[in-house]
Amino acid sequence: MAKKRGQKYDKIIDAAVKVIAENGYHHSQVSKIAKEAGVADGTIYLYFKNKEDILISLFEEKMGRFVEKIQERLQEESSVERKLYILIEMHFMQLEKDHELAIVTQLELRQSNIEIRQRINEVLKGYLELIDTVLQEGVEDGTFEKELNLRIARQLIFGAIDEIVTNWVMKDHRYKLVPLVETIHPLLLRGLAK
Amino acid sequence: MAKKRGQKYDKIIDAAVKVIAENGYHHSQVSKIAKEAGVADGTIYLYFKNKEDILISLFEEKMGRFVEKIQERLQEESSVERKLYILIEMHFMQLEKDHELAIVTQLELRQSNIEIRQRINEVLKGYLELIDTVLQEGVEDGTFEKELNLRIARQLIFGAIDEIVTNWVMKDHRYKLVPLVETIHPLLLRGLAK
Amino acid sequence: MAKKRGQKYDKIIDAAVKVIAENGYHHSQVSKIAKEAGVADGTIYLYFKNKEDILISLFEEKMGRFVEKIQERLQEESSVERKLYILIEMHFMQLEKDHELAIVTQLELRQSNIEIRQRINEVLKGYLELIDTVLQEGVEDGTFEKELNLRIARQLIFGAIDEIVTNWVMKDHRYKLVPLVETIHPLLLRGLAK
Amino acid sequence: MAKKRGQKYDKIIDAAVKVIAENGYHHSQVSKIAKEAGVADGTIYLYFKNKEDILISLFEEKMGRFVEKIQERLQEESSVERKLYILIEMHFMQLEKDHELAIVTQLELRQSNIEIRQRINEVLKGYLELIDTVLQEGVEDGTFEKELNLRIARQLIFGAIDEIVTNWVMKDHRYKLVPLVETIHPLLLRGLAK
DNA sequence: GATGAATGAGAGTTCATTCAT
DNA sequence: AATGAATGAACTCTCATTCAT
Repeated sequence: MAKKRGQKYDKIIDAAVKVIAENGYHHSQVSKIAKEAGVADGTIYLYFKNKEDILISLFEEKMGRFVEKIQERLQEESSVERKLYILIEMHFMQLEKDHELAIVTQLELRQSNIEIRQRINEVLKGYLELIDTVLQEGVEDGTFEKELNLRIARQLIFGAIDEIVTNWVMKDHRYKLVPLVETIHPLLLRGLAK
Repeated sequence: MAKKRGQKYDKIIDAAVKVIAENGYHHSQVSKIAKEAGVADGTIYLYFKNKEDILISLFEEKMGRFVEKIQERLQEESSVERKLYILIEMHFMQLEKDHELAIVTQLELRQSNIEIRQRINEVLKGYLELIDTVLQEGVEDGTFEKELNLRIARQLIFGAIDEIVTNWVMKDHRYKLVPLVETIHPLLLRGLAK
Repeated sequence: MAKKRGQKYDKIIDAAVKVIAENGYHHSQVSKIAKEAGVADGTIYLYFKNKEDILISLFEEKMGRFVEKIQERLQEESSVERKLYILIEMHFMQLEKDHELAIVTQLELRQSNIEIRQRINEVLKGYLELIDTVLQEGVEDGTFEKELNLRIARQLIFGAIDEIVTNWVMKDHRYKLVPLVETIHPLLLRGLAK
Repeated sequence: MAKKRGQKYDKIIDAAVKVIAENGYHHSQVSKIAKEAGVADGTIYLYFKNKEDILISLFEEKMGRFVEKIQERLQEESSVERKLYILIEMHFMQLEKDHELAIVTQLELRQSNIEIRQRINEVLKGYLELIDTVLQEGVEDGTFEKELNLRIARQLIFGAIDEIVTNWVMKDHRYKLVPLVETIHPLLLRGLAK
């Protein structure tokens, strides 16, 4: 049971994203996901322990790669200002290129119960640590204040980015997300004041 | 039916906050709320159209007053910098003085389905407009950039504050929230960069 | 929940006996029992904790009265030999007058899982103690051997009576059960040997 | 298909006994039996028509030999009294030397549905006929009453022995079973009365 | 107004059996 | 002969809402 990876494993994950994006979290029955994946209901349980496990795996798979990619890309940059820029840009890019995934992560998965959300937070930790690394580097090289409160700054950045993406999703992706990096990056960097 | 106000109306709202804070959104059945409020299950439906209506009304009642209070207080201040400070401080204060309400608004109510959350967003609009007013004033008096993107700036501020509160709730209110205004306010105002 | 007694409580118990007797233990869904009782599926759960609870309550109700009745009747007799006769006769009578109940207790309920059967054994203890009382009395007044092994004698009597009833049920009640008391009573009393 | 005998055939039967004894009837899935037998799930169906067939075959194999052995042994005895003694003693011995089999035949297999139990009864007929033979012989040689009701006497004997074994199994084989023959044999022979 | 007993739709999961390899 | 991945039917229980009293 639960052989992670495999053709069907991926099929089921992708079906789950599609079904949840289209029907909403609470109307996404296992049988609907199975049908979309082109497998029998029971087959789901050869690859996942239960329904929760699908959702958590979905997040781990998709967001795990998400964090990895950003991390790799950040290493190519040297200045902290650019790193922050790239971090935001890639965050926006990844979600803009997969509207269904954006709906699932920004809206639907947040309706799940607390256990699932705690597991999701575990995955997010990797992302938050990425932010921390950038901040720390900025403090060390003098780009940021020596007394910068890392935890609060991290929450500020994540909260702002996340809110912007959520608004974009709730407005049905009616505008381009990536260009907003030009607006939010200087705001985070220099603040609101002139 | 649904006569807003009345002794029982308030009792039910308060019972809902308590029950949801203690049991979590998904374990807060109507019957549990009725029991906590000291009324019969059926009585709930004399004051609320359905369960959704309780949650939305709860948010409207509690956050409506929340916004009003901030608004009143803001008028006493003249500088835009101070207004932003007060806005954050009062936001933190209101939630810190009612832990149960904080749990409900930051964690539990977000598990509700999209329809409810859209209604909740309606209520939040009042708050967001408050932010907008401050921002606009800042642009006009030259405190903020002339080209400041209002919408993005508003999302930045709200996202940051909200994320900080949510983290505080998820850490079981183990530290003081209000003092964080001293950290977040300058960050929002001046940005991360030196 | 689980208010023992009440018009519907009895209706559901009786419906369960009928449905199980007619369809067999494994084809007696809660919905079938509810339909037979003329109530909604959910109503079952106002009176019983779960399906198991129906079966256990069924046994307790029916067999509880069964034991009580025999006990009362035994007090009217003075000789131990008569008491044994009456015990068997009433056992046979009670089951012969309710064929459906006989099917349920002799065949269907024995297919239930071990937890239920252990609860059933608890109820049976009352009956076995009744046998013990008669045996003890017989030992004391000299009707039975002074060295009579009570436990084994009790198992002998119960096993024999139970097997005879089960055979009668499996033969579709095609013959009269009560008259068999004339055959089994002397066998138990005097043994097989001349 | 279903070629009775063969190395794997026996392996599967033995695995079934072990798995059922350890996990209980309702937790003994075909896949568990296959695993214990060291074969693939599908292989089971090369030797048995379906799951029912395993259980019935199990009973036939084990109890078939059981009856044969008793029959052979009985021919060595001449007196009817001794034959009855040997019958009970061997019944107890066979089950006492294989605790797992005893659990399966006395407790677990009785949870199967009526069709299986009727097939089991078919197998038991051979045993009951053995009892009948002894009884008949006893009637003919004057050891037992001329008017002895064979059917009832047979049920009495079988019911008593079976109940004693079942009690022994349910008490986790905490006492010796075979010595009880000394107690039950005279009771059956001479009855309870002095 | 207030009650609370009754309703009934809805979904996750197991497992005996099959069949392509 | 042997495998084991895949199948899909089947059922208990919860809980928002109603309505007779």
